[in-house]
Amino acid sequence: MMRIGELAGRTDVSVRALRYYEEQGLLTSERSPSGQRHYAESAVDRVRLVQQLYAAGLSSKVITELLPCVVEGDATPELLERLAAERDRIDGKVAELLDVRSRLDSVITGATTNLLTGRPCRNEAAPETAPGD
Amino acid sequence: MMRIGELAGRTDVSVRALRYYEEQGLLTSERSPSGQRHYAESAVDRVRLVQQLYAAGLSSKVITELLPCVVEGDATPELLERLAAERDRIDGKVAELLDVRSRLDSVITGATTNLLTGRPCRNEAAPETAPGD
DNA sequence: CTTGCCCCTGACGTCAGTGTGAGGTTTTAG
DNA sequence: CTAAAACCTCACACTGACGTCAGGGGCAAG
Repeated sequence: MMRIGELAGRTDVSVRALRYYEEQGLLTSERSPSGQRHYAESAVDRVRLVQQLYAAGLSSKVITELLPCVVEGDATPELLERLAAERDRIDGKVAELLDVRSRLDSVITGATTNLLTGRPCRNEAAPETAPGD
Repeated sequence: MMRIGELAGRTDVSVRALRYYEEQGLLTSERSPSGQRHYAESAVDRVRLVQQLYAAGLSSKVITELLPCVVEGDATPELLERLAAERDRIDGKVAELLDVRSRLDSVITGATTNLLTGRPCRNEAAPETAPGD
């Protein structure tokens, strides 16, 4: 049974954040008689899962609703729809990210080529007859 | 030369957001003598680009720094590093998203199977001898 | 000239996730 | 036993990307 500081250290999540997760119902703890939080090993995974869901853009409210069934591996048809919706949202996000990624990448490739071919940064001496603007 | 309302309509971005973008240096406008903003056609693309970068998790500050070179297709070596760093960050994010996605997906598949095989939601009558907890 | 719609500039509100400090208790190390 | 470190509960502060309201102008139509 670890205390909150250890859990924080292991998960790289601040103590404050852990308490916040509990407040939001995303994480539970047993309390010692004196009121200190104690966590089982499984809490480490739980926190990581929560972080992942956060990173995926789910709000704490949505996570609260979906977490039980993600953990239990069980769901009502209603929850299934929500899960599927989130999955689709994530798919969309991935596509968007890949799009930007390729855009950035082509800029990088282009600019690198410019640098390698000895052309310095154009914005230093560009005349006003820029064709693209 | 369209005004801000039209640009908002075309880009599906609120008028407020457009003014905010300008405030952040992400979008420029010419002003009529009376102070009203006027935009060229190119502003539509610009706004879309900004939206994409926002969606990719870049802050307005970072976008401000990178936008010129993304638009001009040119960059200093320093900026190139930043671009590459952002690209890598995006790659990481994509990986993370795919990870969560697969996790959700397996939950969905599993729960669907449960439903199809007639097993109702376990949380209704689960005894305390749950093996996974 | 007035009605109506779009525009302007502040400036405060919101929401999430967390930082931070006050003021107090508990646990641990020596 | 005592001091330090870790913990507790409020509770206010902050950032970002806007929403929203207040109070005031610009401009075409009737």
